[in-house]
Amino acid sequence: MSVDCVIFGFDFEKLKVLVIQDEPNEAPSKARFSLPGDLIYDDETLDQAAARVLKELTGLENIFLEQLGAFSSLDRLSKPADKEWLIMMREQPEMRVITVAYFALVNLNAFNPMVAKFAKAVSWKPVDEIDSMAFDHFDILQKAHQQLQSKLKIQPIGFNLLPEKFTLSQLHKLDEVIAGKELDKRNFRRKMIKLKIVEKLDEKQKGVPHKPSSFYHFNVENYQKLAETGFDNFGF
Amino acid sequence: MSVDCVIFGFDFEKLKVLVIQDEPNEAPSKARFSLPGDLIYDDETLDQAAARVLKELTGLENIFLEQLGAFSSLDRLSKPADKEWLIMMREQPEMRVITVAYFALVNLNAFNPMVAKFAKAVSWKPVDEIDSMAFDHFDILQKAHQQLQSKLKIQPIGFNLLPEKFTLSQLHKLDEVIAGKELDKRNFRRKMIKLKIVEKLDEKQKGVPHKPSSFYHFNVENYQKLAETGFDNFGF
DNA sequence: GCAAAAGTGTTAACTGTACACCCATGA
DNA sequence: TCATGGGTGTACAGTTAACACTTTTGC
Repeated sequence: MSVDCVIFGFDFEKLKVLVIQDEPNEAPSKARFSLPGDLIYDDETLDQAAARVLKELTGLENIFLEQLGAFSSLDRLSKPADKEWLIMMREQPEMRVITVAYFALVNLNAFNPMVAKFAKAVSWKPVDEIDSMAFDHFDILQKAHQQLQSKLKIQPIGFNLLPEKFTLSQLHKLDEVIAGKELDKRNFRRKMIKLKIVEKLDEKQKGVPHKPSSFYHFNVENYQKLAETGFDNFGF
Repeated sequence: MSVDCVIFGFDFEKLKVLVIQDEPNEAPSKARFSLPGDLIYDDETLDQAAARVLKELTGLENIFLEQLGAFSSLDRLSKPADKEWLIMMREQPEMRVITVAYFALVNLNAFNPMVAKFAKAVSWKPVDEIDSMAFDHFDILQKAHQQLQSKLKIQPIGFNLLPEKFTLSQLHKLDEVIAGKELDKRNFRRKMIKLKIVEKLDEKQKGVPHKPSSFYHFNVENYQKLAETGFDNFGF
């Protein structure tokens, strides 16, 4: 039994995910990527195990972290590279493994991933540039991506991916990237402001070669209120 | 590792769930109820294990069956009755168990539950009359109930709980029971008909002491089409 | 002054919601 | 003829969606 974490981040351009390159010395073209994860200890819950993996890797705690579901692939030995890795790393390489996947949303500007106990190269990869991963991790990533998309239609969870202060353009761009389509700028702003989940700060961008944007922050109180009633009027 | 199934049914009055009474000879007031489940075999996926439990218990296949998530309670020995049961039934009573829960929607009029290998009393109980269960099964039931409610806001999955032919009043009642609130009759009918997910049949109720209702059936084709676009205009 | 992104209003179409009465049947 | 649940239309309010120009800044 293991947990794997799909950790999403946003660099104001693309949606990214934290991946581990199993053999850091390989050429990147031949590299084999997997999701960070670990076996579950006997004395911890699944949520605790996922939070532990997240903390060991990023140093972050109290982050948006939600269970995605359990995955049971019966063909862990079907890819030669997977088989090799299992023989190297595990006492019982053929043993059946069921993994419980979590997905996390973090502000990727706030920290540098730590290699820590993983002894592997950790990096942010754009989600749309990944087309295969170790074991069933690609399936898990796709499911996590879908979940993120459909969740965003119901709840404005995007702010978990942004710094405390952000501009409406950044939020707008983020929602477009996740939704995978253009969203009308004026309608988007109107909606966020009407729902009162963002509040304007007395601070503007500096040093930008265009009209500086105001910074905003999330109003957690109003957000909670809306969360209770189910965000009936949210969605694009 | 085990799977547990929350099997919902609808008797045109209340939402019910299939439960197992662990000691059939106990007085019902002292009875201890649990969700049907089983350990997972080495050569099957989680989905297969859940489908097997459902089939063994009900004889039904190709039923709406969806994973709810993995649950890991650390305190399986905290209720005395649970402890007793584990000592009787399991070789390693103290062993950590993680369970993957599924929820299923069935037409409860279409079959009689089989006791089969469970050797326990199986029965339908109204969801709103259950306030405790064995292990963490009450938590699982509540989560399943929530999931059903929030899913119904997005997708008209209700028909899985009805016979092939049904009246719009039955569908209306079902959605009210799941949503837990009244839904305007005219608006409800309009919506279902406009979405074209139901089709009127040339058949009416007989022998009822009031104006007989037309039977309808689901149009699976239109339903699929809507499912692809995400049921943007569904919801109460 | 020019390039680049910020910021702002209006209109038309549609969707949601509230509401009350007649109809067909069995007893 | 009465009790029961089936079945229908309309009007108002709110929401969505489409669309283009002015503003502020650094260079």
